Parts: sequence; C-alpha cells; structure tokens
Amino acid sequence: MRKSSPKQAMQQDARGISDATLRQFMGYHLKRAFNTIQGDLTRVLKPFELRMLTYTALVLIVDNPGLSQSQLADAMDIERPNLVVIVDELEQNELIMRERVPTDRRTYALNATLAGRQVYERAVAAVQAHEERLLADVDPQTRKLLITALNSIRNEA
Amino acid sequence: MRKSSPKQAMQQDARGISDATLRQFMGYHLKRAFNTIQGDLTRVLKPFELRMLTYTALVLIVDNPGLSQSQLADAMDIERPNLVVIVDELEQNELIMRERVPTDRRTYALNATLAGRQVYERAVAAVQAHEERLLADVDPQTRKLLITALNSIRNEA
DNA sequence: TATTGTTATACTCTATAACTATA
DNA sequence: TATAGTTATAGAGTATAACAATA
Repeated sequence: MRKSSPKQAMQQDARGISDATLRQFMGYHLKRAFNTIQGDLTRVLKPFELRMLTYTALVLIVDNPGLSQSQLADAMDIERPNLVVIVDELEQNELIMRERVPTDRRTYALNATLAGRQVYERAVAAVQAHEERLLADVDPQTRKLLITALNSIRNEA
Repeated sequence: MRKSSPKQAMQQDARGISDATLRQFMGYHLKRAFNTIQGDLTRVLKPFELRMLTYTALVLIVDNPGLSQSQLADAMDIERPNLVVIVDELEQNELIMRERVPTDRRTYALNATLAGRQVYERAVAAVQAHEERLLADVDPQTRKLLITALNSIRNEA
C-alpha cells in the first residue's frame, strides 16, 4: 500500500507535476481509490485472518447458506479455479464447511460454521466502521450516487 | 476480464443470491468497477501497444517533459522499482527517451519522442471515447461528484 | 455431452531489500 | 550519508486449458 500525497489531484503538485489529462481519466481515479481501500482493508481484516476476497466469500456464504462454489464464483465475479484457494482458506480456518449434496454429487453446499458466523458479525462491523471513516466527507446521498454510478460502469462493459 | 451479470447488484440475482450485506460495501463496488474498466482499457489500448500503466506514464511524460523517474513514480503512486519496466517498455517502443541530466548525473529526464506524442494524441482520444461510452448514463455533474468522492477516499487513507 | 470442482500454469500488478553510481 | 535508478524476488489477483467425477 502506498503513502498518500494529498493535494496531488489538483492541477499541479508541490513539484509542479501537471496531471490535467489524467484528471479526466476515470480509470486512474478508480484505480487509486481501489488501491487505497484495498490496502486499508488488508489491515482492517487482518485481525480476523481474512483478506478482501475471503471476506467477500464469507459474507456471501453466511447470507446464502448452502450455495455452490460455481454460484459463489459467479456472485464474486471471479473464475472458478481462483475460488478454490479462497474456499480452502476459509475451510482451513474453520469458518465454513464444504458439504456434499446428495442430489448432485458434483457440487458442494457451502455453509458457515458457528465460528464463521461470529467472525462474520465482527468483520462486517469492522469493515462498516472503516468505510464510515473513509467516507466521512461524503454525504449519504452522494454515496448512493457513487454506488449507482460504479454499478453502471460495471454493467456497461 | 469477466462477463457481466446484469441486475446482479439488486437484492437477488436470477438464482436467488442475496448480496444485501455486500451492497453496502464500497470496496466491493470499487473493485468490480475497476476490474471492468481495467479489462476494457486493456482492449482499448492494445492497438497502441499500451496498457493502463504505460498509458498513464506516457500521459504524464508528454504533459511534463523532462520529469524524473522518481517524480513519475510518485505521481503514479507506484514504487520506483515497478516503474523501471514501464519506462523500459515505453523506451523500447520508442515512445519516450531517457536522457542524462548534466547537473545531476543520477537522474534521467524523461521526454516523449515525436512518435510518443502522436500515440499520446490518439490513445488519449480512444480512452476518452471509451469512458464517454462507459459513463453515458452518468451525467457530467455526477461524474465530477464521483471523481471528488474517489479522491477523498484516496486522501483519507 | 455438459457441468462441478480441481490442478497446473502464466501473466500482471504490487512491495521490499539490497545493490551501483552519483551527489 | 543520502538519493536515483536498478535488480532480484515474493506475494497477491486474475485468466485459460485440461482433467476426474458426476450428471
């Protein structure tokens, strides 16, 4: 994660670097914001032995008991092969279980353990508190607008 | 890059996956939006033999002739070691030149070649056109708000 | 044949430590 | 000493192809 250089989003920074062209470039702003939040989240989630991907998976599993790895990969927008290590990690930490489905023995039903649901409660609270701090300057209406705009980006591809 | 699943940002998707908890999670929206835009940009920049990082570097070099690699790394918010291959790539494609500075022989002054400035013109236009399509549903005022909000995220870390 | 989960693999982006040459 | 650029390296995240088990 990188140290921030405040004021650099303006026309010129202290050393006179002009980012006039870049300032219009949404991808650039998105990337920097994501890198910042990703770095923060790594810290916030460390006490729970989670990272952003395992956190996201845990949340979806707790909220959707019994879903399959394919469904989870689809919901997380990642490829199935990449989900395997994520589910492995959650299972090794005993936060979730893979359970065979009798009616279709190819799939696993994913379910959180008691410990998983407890970690979920605390981790969700920690992430919400973090985002509350992060978005302190952004009023609720703008946050909604932000999310809507971000999702419209996602859906336009 | 991943295929999009429209409507999935709503309460439930076609298979009934609930992402109620995730919907409040800004990091998740940011990540998906960034992944989308990053995938798109890879395609948009391919004709110019650029990727997002080399594009960003080229833009900053053209807009700030003679800047050093340290300044560039700082402006791009990446570590100096990671910039080396980016500058290498631009130099090998003959879009920029490293020139020794007589007054401080440790630093290089980075300058775009004529070809670099021409690629810059066309690549910037292509990226702007792409973002215009991507943000078609987002009105100009909201875009500004979006950028401001994204930058406030960046600076709060 | 098609799908679920898996393995192997490769590529990109990021981060740190340590080197060199200059200052 | 300190700084600019570099090398080597390691860790994430992501993507594709191909396999076994099952449908």
